Amino acid sequence: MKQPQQQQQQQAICAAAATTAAMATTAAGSGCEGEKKAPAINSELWHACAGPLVSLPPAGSLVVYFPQGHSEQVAASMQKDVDAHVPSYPNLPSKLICLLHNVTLHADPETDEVYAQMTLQPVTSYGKEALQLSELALKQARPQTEFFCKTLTASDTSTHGGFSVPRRAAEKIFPPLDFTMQPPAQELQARDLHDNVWTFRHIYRGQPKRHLLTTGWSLFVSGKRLFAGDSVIFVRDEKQQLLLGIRRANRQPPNISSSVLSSDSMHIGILAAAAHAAANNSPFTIFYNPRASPTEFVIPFAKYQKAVYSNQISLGMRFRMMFETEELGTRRYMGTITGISDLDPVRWKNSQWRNLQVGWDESAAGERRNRVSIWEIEPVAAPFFICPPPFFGAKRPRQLDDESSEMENLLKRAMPWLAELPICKHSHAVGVPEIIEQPQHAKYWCR
Amino acid sequence: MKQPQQQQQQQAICAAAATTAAMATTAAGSGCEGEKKAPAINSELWHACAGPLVSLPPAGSLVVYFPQGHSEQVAASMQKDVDAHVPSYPNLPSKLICLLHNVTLHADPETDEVYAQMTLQPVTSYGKEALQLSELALKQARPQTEFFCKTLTASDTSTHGGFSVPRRAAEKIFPPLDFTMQPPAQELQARDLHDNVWTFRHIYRGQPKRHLLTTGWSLFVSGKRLFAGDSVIFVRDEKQQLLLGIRRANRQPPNISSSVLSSDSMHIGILAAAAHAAANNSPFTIFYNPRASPTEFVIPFAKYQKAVYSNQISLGMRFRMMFETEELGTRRYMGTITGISDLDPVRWKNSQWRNLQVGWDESAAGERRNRVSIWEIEPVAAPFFICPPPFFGAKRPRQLDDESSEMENLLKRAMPWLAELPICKHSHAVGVPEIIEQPQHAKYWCR
DNA sequence: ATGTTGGCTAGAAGCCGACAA
DNA sequence: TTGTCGGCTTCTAGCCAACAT
Repeated sequence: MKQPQQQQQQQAICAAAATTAAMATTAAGSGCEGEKKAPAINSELWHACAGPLVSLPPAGSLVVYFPQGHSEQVAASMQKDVDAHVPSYPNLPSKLICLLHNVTLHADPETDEVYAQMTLQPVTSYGKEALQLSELALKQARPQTEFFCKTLTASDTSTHGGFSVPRRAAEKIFPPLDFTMQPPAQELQARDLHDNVWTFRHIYRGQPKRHLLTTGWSLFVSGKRLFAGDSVIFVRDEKQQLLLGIRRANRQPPNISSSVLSSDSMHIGILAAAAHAAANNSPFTIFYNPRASPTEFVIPFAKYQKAVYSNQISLGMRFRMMFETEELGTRRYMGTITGISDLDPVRWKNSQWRNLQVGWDESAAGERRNRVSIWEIEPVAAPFFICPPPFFGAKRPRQLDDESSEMENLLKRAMPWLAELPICKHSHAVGVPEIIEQPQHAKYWCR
Repeated sequence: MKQPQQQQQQQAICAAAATTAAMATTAAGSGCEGEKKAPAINSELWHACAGPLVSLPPAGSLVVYFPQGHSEQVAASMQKDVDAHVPSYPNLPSKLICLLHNVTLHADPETDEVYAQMTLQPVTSYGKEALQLSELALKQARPQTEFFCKTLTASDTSTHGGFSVPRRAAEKIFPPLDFTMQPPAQELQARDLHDNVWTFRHIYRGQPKRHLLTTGWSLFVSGKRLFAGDSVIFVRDEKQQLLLGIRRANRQPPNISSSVLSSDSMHIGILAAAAHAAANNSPFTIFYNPRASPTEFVIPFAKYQKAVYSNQISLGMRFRMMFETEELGTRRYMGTITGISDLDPVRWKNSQWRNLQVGWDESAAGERRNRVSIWEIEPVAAPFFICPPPFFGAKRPRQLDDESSEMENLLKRAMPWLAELPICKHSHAVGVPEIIEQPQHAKYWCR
């Protein structure tokens, strides 16, 4: 009920200090230092908001950094392609092997947009631990969090009423109601990425009965400026505490223009910073914005290495690739390699960044990228037992996506040796419980 | 009444196109091109919002660009000083003589923050026209606009009521009311920087009588997210149309962090872009944000030249300098040069950027910068007739600031030869009407 | 001259089950 | 199972002059 007030006040206090500091000579922002340092963002919530495909390499591990991908993130943020004015940096290789010194999670205070800050240092040799850490990142499945995600309807966001909670979601995530009450109701408290607490009345009523969030809900909607089509994510953490995140629909251009830096300067800044770091083996800092960036551009070294040395790439080769569904699920699409060529033959010759041209089996081709990198795909020319037919999932199309990661864990517990075969780790087979009892069926799955 | 709706819809339409485009391969933002191009921002309103001290050199003119100042703008925006990681660019001089190809005015669609985009091209020789244009910029006083600026009170921004219009402001700017009505009232329409029209009920009522904006006002306050301490600016243009701008109080760090680019990369981007342009005499693009930037860093060449060649700088020298007051007025403060030294002796040796250390006569010294550049100050060792005593304005302290530019024009019409002495152009004398009839009084003004 | 407050009222916000889909 | 709607209630937004500075 009182959240916005509290936020207002904090801002006002900070403002007074900043006004004085801004007029002072060179001290840049010393006034608000205390307020500024982020309150250690909850990792589970951050990842829930970032999406199921986003995984950050652990600090201390060895990674591969692709300036091209970084540049694409800027281009996507600015809604502007790389301009001819941007010089090429011939001394900057298309990939840098780096030690990842530091990873910190962030969320934009205005929009709740999640992003990560990484400190990278180019290296020419590396310790065994760093390499092992990067392998660890591959094998170690993120401990699955209990959460639900719902895309807001017109009714959810209108001022006419509250939020209709999907039945399964309420039962899975919220504390159980006391059904002896008439009607059953309780007060829920949930923390957002900035550690603000939002309070809701959770009630089970109506005919037929349903779970609703009423009092407090509209303050959240207006406070976060949510609209129909945006999504909310409720997470229950290990301490049974509720966390609350948002994901905005892919509407408006994120930062239509920056008012600080031209997009040319941004591109140059990225390239020059990387080139300078590469030349001196000195650390540099980047931001990775998983929702703005089309593709991850800091890859665990082990993932890169295994993809490059294990995957035999050839024209016409079939592969699978993971995509995110609505409601934070994952699913795979089948595709075929139709070409191998440089994405930008002028600036980035012989780069492995998205050098595979691909076509997709399912028709809505315009929706998927027509260029990918080798570490993004899973070849289907894998051991026979792991190779289902392309439309295997048709029998139960609705549930397949949501349960895939759950099933993946199940599978791994049943067949731990699978984890040793990263090529196959993401196979469709994980959606198929029968494989565990009847692996001999596998022979029917390949053609 | 309906403004927010209309904006919502436009956003939604744009969103649908952007979603498709974003998924497409390389086309960055082709979907929204139509919507994106700004609707030619009104120059009078832009300047009113930018403040009385901001003047943009005209396109085609010769300017001096200072990378240090540009860097300071980024530092101020990011609330972060230049880091040691940022390499120095020994080949980038501390100032670049440039041709200013293009100046476009912008306003942030979210915050209405004003900024300008400039395309600069370093030159080694220049035509006479470009030089003359830069001189023109000095002499040509901006045609004074009729406006008023009011800092919002708690009552103005509360939901309890409307906006209390200062009597003089209403009489000067708004169309006259029909006082035969009981009560006198009318509907006002005003356009903001994005050409959105806001409608207000203007009524003259109460005991004692006063001007108020009622219906429509709270929509404006919430739509622009204004708080007590922020200011509104009403401008009446030549066509008697009302324009409406805002100025936020100097509270929160503007962009506390960018989520796209580290501040290091931004600094590097600026320097590398300038260095690349300087090396190739190729054009580059910068953003100038007058509210975020402590100091202008693109200076008309003529202004720079005259300051450097006319002003005899010495330790202990007395000078005046313009500052902005609240409510968009100007006033001068007296100061003394206390030192001459490089601001950053490592990165920018022998730079003229803010190489003068200064002290200020009036006590609240912390509020004013302790380093300035030579083109920002007016030496008081000027021709005698233009040198009033420091506290001359005491006789009419309240009106002095508001009317200074008006009086300046008056003065110039009376004594056009004054315009040929840019050193003295900003003298306090302009606030003194008596000079026109009785210039012989000048002898009393110097000590 | 103008900022703030109490009183009043119209209209929006918001809780409820009905009724689809 | 859950999205939207009409009905009803509550409370805030917002107009007014009184009063204070």
